[in-house]
Amino acid sequence: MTGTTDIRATILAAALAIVRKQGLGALTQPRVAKASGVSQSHLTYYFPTRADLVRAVLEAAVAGQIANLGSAMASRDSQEARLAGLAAALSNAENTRILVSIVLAADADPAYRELYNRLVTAMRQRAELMLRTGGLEPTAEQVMLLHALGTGLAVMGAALGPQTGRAVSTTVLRELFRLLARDAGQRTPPDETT
Amino acid sequence: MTGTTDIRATILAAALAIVRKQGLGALTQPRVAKASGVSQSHLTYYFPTRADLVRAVLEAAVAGQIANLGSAMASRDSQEARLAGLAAALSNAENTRILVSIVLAADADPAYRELYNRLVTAMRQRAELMLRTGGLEPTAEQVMLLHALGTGLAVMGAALGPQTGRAVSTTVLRELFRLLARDAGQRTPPDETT
DNA sequence: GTCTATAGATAGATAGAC
DNA sequence: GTCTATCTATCTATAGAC
Repeated sequence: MTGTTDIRATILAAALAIVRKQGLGALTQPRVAKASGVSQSHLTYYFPTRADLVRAVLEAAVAGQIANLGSAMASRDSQEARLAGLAAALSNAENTRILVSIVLAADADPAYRELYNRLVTAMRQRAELMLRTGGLEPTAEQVMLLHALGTGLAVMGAALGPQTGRAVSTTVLRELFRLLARDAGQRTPPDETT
Repeated sequence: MTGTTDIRATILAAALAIVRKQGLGALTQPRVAKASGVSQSHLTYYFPTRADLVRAVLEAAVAGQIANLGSAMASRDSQEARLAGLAAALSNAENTRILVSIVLAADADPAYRELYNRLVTAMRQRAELMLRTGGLEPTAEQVMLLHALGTGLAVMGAALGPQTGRAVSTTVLRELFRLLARDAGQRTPPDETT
């Protein structure tokens, strides 16, 4: 586990980059082999079948998404800044390709549902934290709502392109936060300090 | 345009069925040819390249989704019934495969964005109508919010499976409608008539 | 562990007869 | 319009040498 040059990790990184840039459909053995600098048969030495590779890549992808969630939108700043940060993160096409890849895998094979659930759980925790940082005391339903909305905005952003996607995300998220704040009985100051 | 046996339509129907059941990745010329009962080369007579076929299928798919939106959730009934109808529609994996296919196409080739936009526009009109039927006077932002949420719930449903997907959709939609009703200043009676 | 070579399957596309 | 046949490219997987 320690002495090896960790070719396995190199392969996984190359494979992950391919999925992030071109989606799950582009994940083929020849491409990954070339990108990681090993022969194709060597790749199958580490990942005997394509399914093994896909599984390992998506596992790594989920772990990566979860780990990177923290840095994406560091907590303090204004509410408006947090909202913009979230909108920007949701407009990241590469992250969305990972998300969609997992959805495709889970749709084609229910064995991947558990993996998707892992991601959902982490995302919801993140969503809850964000709402709390904004001074709210969200219910479980509201956390699920924000998470589902984020999923939709991310997918839309992939189809609309970053500019339009970001605009839609910002508008929609602002409206949700307004509704949540109003429900909580706490007026959100319209931030007219500029 | 009139005298032909409309093999073209037969081919498109078969191709659409494949996308609905197995996703865009399963849309291959041999499969479509077999399913529609024509030879593969005959298929290419109507659709010279695979790109032509994909384009035609997605165009037809969007037209179909838009046309079927009306029947999916006919307006009157209780608010709770409308909500359940929407949740059920969002949990239809086949519809979601169409949606995801268009997103994948638009992500890979911006030329498909216009097609996606057509779908979004129709869905938003439907969303607005539903909110109005529920007695609300939604703003454009609120319509966008409901649409984006529906997109996210549909995608989640594809990954989670119909049972879980439907449960999540119902819970989340109920919460959004509650927030919207509260914002509008009109209490929604909890429907305790049963 | 790492490679070359290749088998076997499937996909996209074209040629050409009818 | 419709077909058979085929070419080429690409992919998954395996065999076997080093």
